[in-house]
Amino acid sequence: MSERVRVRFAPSPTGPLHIGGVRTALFNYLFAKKHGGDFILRIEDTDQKRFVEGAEEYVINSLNWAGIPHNEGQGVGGEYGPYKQSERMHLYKEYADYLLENDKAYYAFDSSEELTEARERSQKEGKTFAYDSITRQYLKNSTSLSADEVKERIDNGEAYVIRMKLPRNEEVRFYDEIRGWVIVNTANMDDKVLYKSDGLPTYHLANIVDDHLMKITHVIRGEEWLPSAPLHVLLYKYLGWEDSMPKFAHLPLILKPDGKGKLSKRDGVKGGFPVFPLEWKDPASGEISAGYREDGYFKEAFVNMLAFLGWNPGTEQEIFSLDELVEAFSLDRVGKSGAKFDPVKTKWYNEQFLRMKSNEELASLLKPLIDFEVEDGYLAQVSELLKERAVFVSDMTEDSFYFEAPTEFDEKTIRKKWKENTPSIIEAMIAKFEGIQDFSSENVEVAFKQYLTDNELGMGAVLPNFRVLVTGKGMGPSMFQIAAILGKEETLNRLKSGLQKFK
RNA sequence: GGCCCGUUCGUCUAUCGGCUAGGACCCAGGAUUUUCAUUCCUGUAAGAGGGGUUCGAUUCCCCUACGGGCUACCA
Repeated sequence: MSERVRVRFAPSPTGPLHIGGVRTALFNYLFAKKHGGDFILRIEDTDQKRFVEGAEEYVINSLNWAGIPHNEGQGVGGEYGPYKQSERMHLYKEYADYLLENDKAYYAFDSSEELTEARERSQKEGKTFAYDSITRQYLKNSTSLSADEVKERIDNGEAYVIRMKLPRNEEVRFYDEIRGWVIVNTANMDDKVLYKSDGLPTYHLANIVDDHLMKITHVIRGEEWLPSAPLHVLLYKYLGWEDSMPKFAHLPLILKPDGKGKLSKRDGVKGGFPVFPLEWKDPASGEISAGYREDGYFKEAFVNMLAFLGWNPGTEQEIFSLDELVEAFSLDRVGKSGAKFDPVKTKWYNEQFLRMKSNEELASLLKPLIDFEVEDGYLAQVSELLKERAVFVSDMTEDSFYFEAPTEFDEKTIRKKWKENTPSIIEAMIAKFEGIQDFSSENVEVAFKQYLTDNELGMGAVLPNFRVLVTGKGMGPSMFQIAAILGKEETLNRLKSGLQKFK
């Protein structure tokens, strides 16, 4: 019997979650659902200096909006709580002590200033400073100091950190579900701080302890964590949890659309696209960052787009519902290389989803955006006409002629098409339309074309004028459909009053 | 600088040793349309470079180049 899949998304509340984070959450969600497992949200707030008000709520709201809610964790509870590290602080110390007792960790008394100084000194010599198996011999810690002195310093209340004690030269290897075997030698790693002098654990310790306690089976996170994965593997080993160590999968990064580097907030303002799922107002500066939701993107399009950043189904299908993504998802179809973000393709996804919506649904989305009182049925008809030419629902509000008679008329059309005999043609047209009982687009079209052939007129001479009188525009959807939607009375009224203007 | 990861059309990607290198976005052209859009068709465009291994390498190995990540008492 295989154990139940449990994955977690563990952001740190240091600001709004950006789309890279949402993608990580999405892949965790898809993986969990695919295997009938749990998707847990844990808040990693061990660094109180970087805490940002509202960030935690933002994460939860984002997941909910995207339709990928966690079924356990912060905000929803569960058996393994609490799910916020600041509320779990009492848990971590015993593991640090265990490491200390087993000679896998040690106390260090060096101040940040001393370490900074050491780094600068090394840099001048063209070397990189690392607190490791060699340098710790010369620094102030429990491996270099006598037991008495260590005890004295601690008893005196001197500030200290607890560092992990790495072996001098040992190969650490682990299998990454996406990248295969990754091998690093401890000679290239350093003695990471496990416990800070403020008495709080660092990410490294808290993360491993929590993943273990919460019975996490797969750690799916961004590639930026790959370098510290060996350290985590070692921690599992030293804590005696090797057998239940989760599997690792490091996702490729989302890169800037142009140029190089990780996608950042700046790229969004520069390229005119959101990098956050939801609009975010920075509590300190008051600065507002655009969000996909507020910019009019459908969550389905947003999720579909994110899924295809670094993953693909191996088929030619590109449009997926969330359920289909769950069904199709697998870690071995996740790519290894970073993906440049493409805001143009994101719009394309939105366009696709907009077209799949029913006229009724579009009507209900359109309703709050317009200033006119109209019936839902009427809006649905308008939606039918506009959905093929819109990317966002808001694009459908641009033409107001569906709701009120035009007050301005396209000059170019008037100039080029309005001829001496036009008024008489339109008048005859009106008369022809008066006779239509059922003012359907088909009937209007038949009547219109009938009139043209009877009078040996071409479409191009009459239709643009028909259009401009009724809509004010020089181009747009089928005039027969527009006329049918507006109805006989409104169409004729517009024709008549338009005629007065240009007679 | 050191360590790690990566490298197929401009972009996202398919290919798990047999390729005339496929799809999508974008762009261009054509057809349809009163017009715009849609739709349909067509086109442009790729395996970083060099060595191996092999009957055969985009696919496997090595080197170089390039890109990225990490290098905090941040996550």
